[in-house]
Amino acid sequence: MYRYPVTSRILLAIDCIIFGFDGKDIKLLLVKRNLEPEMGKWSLMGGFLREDEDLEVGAGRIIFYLTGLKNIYVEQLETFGKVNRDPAERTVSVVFFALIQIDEHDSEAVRNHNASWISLDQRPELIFDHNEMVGRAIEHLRYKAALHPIGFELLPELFTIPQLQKLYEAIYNTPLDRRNFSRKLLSTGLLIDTGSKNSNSTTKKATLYKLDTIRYKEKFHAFWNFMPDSMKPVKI
Amino acid sequence: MYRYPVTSRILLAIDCIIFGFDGKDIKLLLVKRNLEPEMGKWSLMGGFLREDEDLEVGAGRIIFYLTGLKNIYVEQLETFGKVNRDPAERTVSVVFFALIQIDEHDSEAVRNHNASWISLDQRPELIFDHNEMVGRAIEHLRYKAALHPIGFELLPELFTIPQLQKLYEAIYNTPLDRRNFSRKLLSTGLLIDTGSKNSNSTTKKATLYKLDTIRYKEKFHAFWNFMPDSMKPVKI
DNA sequence: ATTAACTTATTGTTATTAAAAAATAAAAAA
DNA sequence: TTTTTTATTTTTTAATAACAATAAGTTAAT
Repeated sequence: MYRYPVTSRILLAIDCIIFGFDGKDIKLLLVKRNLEPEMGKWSLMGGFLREDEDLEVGAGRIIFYLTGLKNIYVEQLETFGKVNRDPAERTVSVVFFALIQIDEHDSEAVRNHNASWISLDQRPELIFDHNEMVGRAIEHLRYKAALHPIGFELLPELFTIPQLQKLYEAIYNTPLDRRNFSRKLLSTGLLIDTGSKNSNSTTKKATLYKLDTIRYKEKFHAFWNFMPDSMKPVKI
Repeated sequence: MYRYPVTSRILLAIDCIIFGFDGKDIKLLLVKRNLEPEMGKWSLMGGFLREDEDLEVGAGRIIFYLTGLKNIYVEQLETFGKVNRDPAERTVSVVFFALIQIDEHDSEAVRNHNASWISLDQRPELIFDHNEMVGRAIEHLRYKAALHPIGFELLPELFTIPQLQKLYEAIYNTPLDRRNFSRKLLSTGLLIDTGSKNSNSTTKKATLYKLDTIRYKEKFHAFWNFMPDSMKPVKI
């Protein structure tokens, strides 16, 4: 077998940005790093790519290891490769972006890894270039959520329209008109009324909906234009 | 200095997808590969990341080497890392996406590298997963051009509105209404009328415009909604 | 038991913006 | 003068955003 006559082979890391939503705030799953350098400091969950695994498989492995979850929404975000981004040695990191339903993850696994859900606006300083990675991920979340019905990935299987509205208000950090919001949402045909109502409420109980998964798959890649133009993020 | 106790360090490649526009078709700059394996077959222009260079610097080096151009529009597209994507050895490739003004590149450098401009619909089979990379790049070009005023990067400094329309028609492979097109375009305030006219024309000469680079930079990251919804790409 | 406070839900109205397409005219060359 | 391309204005239609109005479900306070 031919092998390239190049001397420099590089360490390849995978870092995962895991977003969740607790009904009020967008949260980030962060860990206290358990290896040198920078041991004990906050960082994204990461690991090294194994010789026998594809990139997405590596990302899935890391996310499963931390949350106990499989088959969640994951996409590749960007690869970070500045020469000195890792002081230990040259490491190029492929960053993945995941959305999970915060109530469904395995909280024991999370605790075992010294991980915590932290609100976006309260996130601590992270190691290396992880702050920059998170910044890009927030931009990407806003960008994508304006065009594709990505928000459902962050909600439980049964959800109400006011819940979904609060999620979008958290993503864009801005209030939305509830009347236009629900009209626009219902007109997509993506929601199925389950008949039941949200029980834990001290006022009128909201209708619980679930996703029409077939139409969701059909419509996902179509441009959606869900957010009004004025709400669209200014930076990508 | 600490070094990670991980055994597998991996060869990191950079591949560049270079788009151009000849006034009629979107073209791709492809090379005949001059190293094993797959020597003599068509491929994207690529190379290996050097130990002392950032990813974007590596991409810039490769593009300059091939075209003689600097300071062109480049962005990172995606990283491809399937275990067996390169039969010689495990290689992860960071793919970059570049737009150049086809008439400004150094054609001698291009010829020296056995490179050719090839229309999208006439492109040959490429090595490895380069076909998949090009597919993603075309999707990305459509996606991005619908939202950001990216098209100018493919045109010469002075251009006419009909030229720009032909470019968008080539990107989306669909006819556009010239009346709505020019109205929408002029309303962006991105164009400066240079007063002069396109000389090489056998009918009415079109007005030559140039970019208002200050406004271009301001507006670039804003959502643009340039293409009508019906024209927007169906896949990302 | 009634009311107040709050939330959910739906409908309708108005103003604005965008898309589709008709109409017109001017420039240039054959 | 015919043909082709460029350029602009206008009309019609449709979609979207902003916001008014109304009603109904639920709990807690009176």
